[in-house]
Amino acid sequence: MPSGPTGRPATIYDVAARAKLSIATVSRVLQGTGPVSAKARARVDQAAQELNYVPLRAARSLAVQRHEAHGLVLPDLAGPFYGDLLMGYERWAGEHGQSVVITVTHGHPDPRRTVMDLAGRVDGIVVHGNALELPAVQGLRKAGVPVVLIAHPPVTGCDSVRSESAASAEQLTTRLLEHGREQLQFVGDPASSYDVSERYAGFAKAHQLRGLPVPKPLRVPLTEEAGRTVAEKMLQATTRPDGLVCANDELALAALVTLAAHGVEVPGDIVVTGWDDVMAARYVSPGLTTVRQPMAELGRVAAERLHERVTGVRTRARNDVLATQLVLRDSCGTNRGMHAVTPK
Amino acid sequence: MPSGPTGRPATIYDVAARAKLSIATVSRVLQGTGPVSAKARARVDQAAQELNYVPLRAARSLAVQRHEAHGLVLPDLAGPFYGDLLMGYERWAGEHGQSVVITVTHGHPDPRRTVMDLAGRVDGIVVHGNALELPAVQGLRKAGVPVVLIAHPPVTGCDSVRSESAASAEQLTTRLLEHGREQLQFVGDPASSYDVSERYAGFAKAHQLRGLPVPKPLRVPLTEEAGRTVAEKMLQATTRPDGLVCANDELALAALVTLAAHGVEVPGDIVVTGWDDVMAARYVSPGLTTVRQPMAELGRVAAERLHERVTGVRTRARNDVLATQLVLRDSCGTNRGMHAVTPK
DNA sequence: ATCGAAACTGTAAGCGCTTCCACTGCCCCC
DNA sequence: GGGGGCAGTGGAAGCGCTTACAGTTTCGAT
Repeated sequence: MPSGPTGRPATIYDVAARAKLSIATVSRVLQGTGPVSAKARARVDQAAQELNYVPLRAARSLAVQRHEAHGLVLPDLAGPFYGDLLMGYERWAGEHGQSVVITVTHGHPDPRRTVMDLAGRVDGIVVHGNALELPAVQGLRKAGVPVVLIAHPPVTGCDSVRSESAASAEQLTTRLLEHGREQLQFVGDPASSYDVSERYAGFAKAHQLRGLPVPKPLRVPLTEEAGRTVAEKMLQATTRPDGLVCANDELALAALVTLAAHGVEVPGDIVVTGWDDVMAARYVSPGLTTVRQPMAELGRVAAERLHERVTGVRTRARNDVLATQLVLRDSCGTNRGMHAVTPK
Repeated sequence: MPSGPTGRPATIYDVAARAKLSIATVSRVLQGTGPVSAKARARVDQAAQELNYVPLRAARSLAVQRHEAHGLVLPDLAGPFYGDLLMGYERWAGEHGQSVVITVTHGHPDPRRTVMDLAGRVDGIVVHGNALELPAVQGLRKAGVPVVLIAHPPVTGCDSVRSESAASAEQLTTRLLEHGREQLQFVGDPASSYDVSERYAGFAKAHQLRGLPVPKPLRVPLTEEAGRTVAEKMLQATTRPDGLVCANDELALAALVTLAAHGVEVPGDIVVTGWDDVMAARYVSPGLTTVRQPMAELGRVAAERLHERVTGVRTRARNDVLATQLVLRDSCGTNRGMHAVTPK
């Protein structure tokens, strides 16, 4: 079944022999390079077809000194975002003839071994900020690997792509304050990622600009469980904030339903906002006000930047910041009439 | 920055020269094969370190005649779904030293070019049933590529891994019928995928076993939009089913909220069930009864099967079927006490 | 001392592909 | 009718790594 005269997969030599041509000509036909007669082309195509010939990419990579592949290092794949990111990435890469090799760090932020192995089989690497420690990234740079960072503050020698966070967070916070909220609580640990720190920064700035004291963040992980716990603690406390600005939707959703289940009115007694616009945000009631990031676009741009680096069409570092979109729903209590954005 | 005396990345020759040893010894140190003196090991490690040496995988692949990489072909990456699958896959693969190269077909089910290119850079390929047409799969087999199918009926020469569907669907349907529903409607096109056809088969069987006529399926795509449309049509119809067995959660959620928004009681007037247990299923009210598939496990098993094939430790085809889990919530109206139940 | 085995190291032959260079005809133009 | 150009083709040299195989040391045992 494997084909090839010897039982092993057919090589370019087998094709050449069968077509009664040299391997040089076979290569030219298959790659569409150089001048080849129609006759030769036909013979090669047929021979390749008959032998089920599949060129060995490793051999080509070795010869052309390029892998035509991108590496992508992600922290995780849970939730819809990374899927969307990956999708945007893969689409662009595929359209430009680049394979994508993916590695997930699963909370192990310095998998030297794995990442170096990756580096050996791709032309460049895109790293999500939450996936790798800085030293690991610098290690890649030192090895001469082009690197693009996603959701990470700029690093010299690397490109970066992220979505705008601080301004959106500020805008959202300001809106809540202007609608009479006076005791907002930021939920989520700013130290857990660059994105979250930016969101908190925007939250803080909104307070500062209005001369208000900046509330300390509630440093919890960005999980549903934490959201539930936070809400339960609040239910028992004597004093309670009148608004929760959560670092992501998981946190917000869990807090929202936990509060509601115990008779707290949302948005009446307390408003809740999230970040990411996951599907559940529009199915919960009240609908969750949140901020949507262009994940697929983030992936697409990252792929493009890396390719520019790999091909050398650009050498100056570039830092892209993509716009986010505030999605107003009922949980923030400021959504009178028209939604600023089409939900879904 | 690239390292290497020439400015290009360092090769094994550079390391050997620097360590004053032969490339053979360097290779042995780096791969941990063969006997090497402690002195040599130290010299090599240091030289490699100083040169930021990263072995070129293509050269190794060529020499060892193996890529140590798996290909994964998915139809899409939207939703939480494929992300979990990919995560389970990548985790197993990573732990076993295999890289994962991913390709998404985006509704183009016979991307010969792309898939053959993939075949040239991996040791075997896992294909999700919705991603590729049968001929494309057979093409891979003819080229001698080990293939594992996910969510696809068995094909000779390929292994397959899927989750159980028919029995769960039958169980779910039976439950609804036993609780007095008499006019169930299956929503979703059984022709759209093997999984869905199985779900409909279970739905049908439940009716047959009770001597009831089998309702025809409502052949719509598995999207939120379709769910909304279906619900809107029902609102206008003079006669209406008293239960919707939807092929996935998107469909079910959209239908559920659309009906509810127009005053139809769920589960009072009509019950609704989905499939997949997406996050929104537990945030919508009433909670959506659905069936959970072990996506990560599906990925893990697929990776393992492929590896067995690649390494040749198993040659007989194997077809795995993984258990699903019925998740009862309020939308089906039969939920006394909210328990998750494991079918058979 | 001597020998043999064991431990270590080096030489060189590939792995399958691309591509530079040289070569052969052939057509066209002066 | 002879030269210049060019389309088409083949020969052969790598690309960077692994791995027989052969060679060199180093020992411990005789």
